[in-house]
Amino acid sequence: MTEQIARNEKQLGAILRRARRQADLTQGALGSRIHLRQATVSRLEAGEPAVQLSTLMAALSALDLELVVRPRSKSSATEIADLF
Amino acid sequence: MTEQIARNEKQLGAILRRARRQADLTQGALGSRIHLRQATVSRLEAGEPAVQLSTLMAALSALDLELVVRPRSKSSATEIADLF
DNA sequence: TGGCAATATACGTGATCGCGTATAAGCATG
DNA sequence: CATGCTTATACGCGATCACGTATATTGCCA
Repeated sequence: MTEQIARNEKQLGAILRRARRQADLTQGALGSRIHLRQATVSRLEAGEPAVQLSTLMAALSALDLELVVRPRSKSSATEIADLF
Repeated sequence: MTEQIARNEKQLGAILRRARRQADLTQGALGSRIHLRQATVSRLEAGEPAVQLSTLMAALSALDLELVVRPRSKSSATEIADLF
């Protein structure tokens, strides 16, 4: 299961939340590792669209995760449309 | 080669630029698909850390790409350190 | 059920977003 | 070269970031 797909911010947030819990960290603990407030981690995990890229990358880094970009696999409905 | 790893904003930007060119799109063309200005696409591809997550996801979507989050493979040097 | 840790949300602040618009700098191809 | 297309950068603007700090809400387990 160690490979999770994210096509929007919410999915990404959910993945991060799972990973953080698996690492047995609180939002505060993760935040202090990467110099971000607990509140900011909360927003990231909530999937708010306007969080900054640096916030995401820092969290990934602290959780020892990496990002892979690849062509969409099966294209399961809801394309660009559901972004608006 | 259809699977590229990004551990920071710059790598991510570079991947997006390659993908866009491969799709034979200009920044302006991509931007208009996702309702973002050419200048914003430029910042994204430049790897500026403060662009928003929504900008990234929209671009991925328009390029028919998806994001995969997974444990870091080989851990090739430069960890959290190079974020600061 | 009570109490504590964890998470979500709030306020004011300075910085920076993406916007529209515009232009400068880079590049190719003729 | 020169011309046109592409990309980078600039201005002012309203919105929203992450910040520090603080509190409300939630969840869990004794």
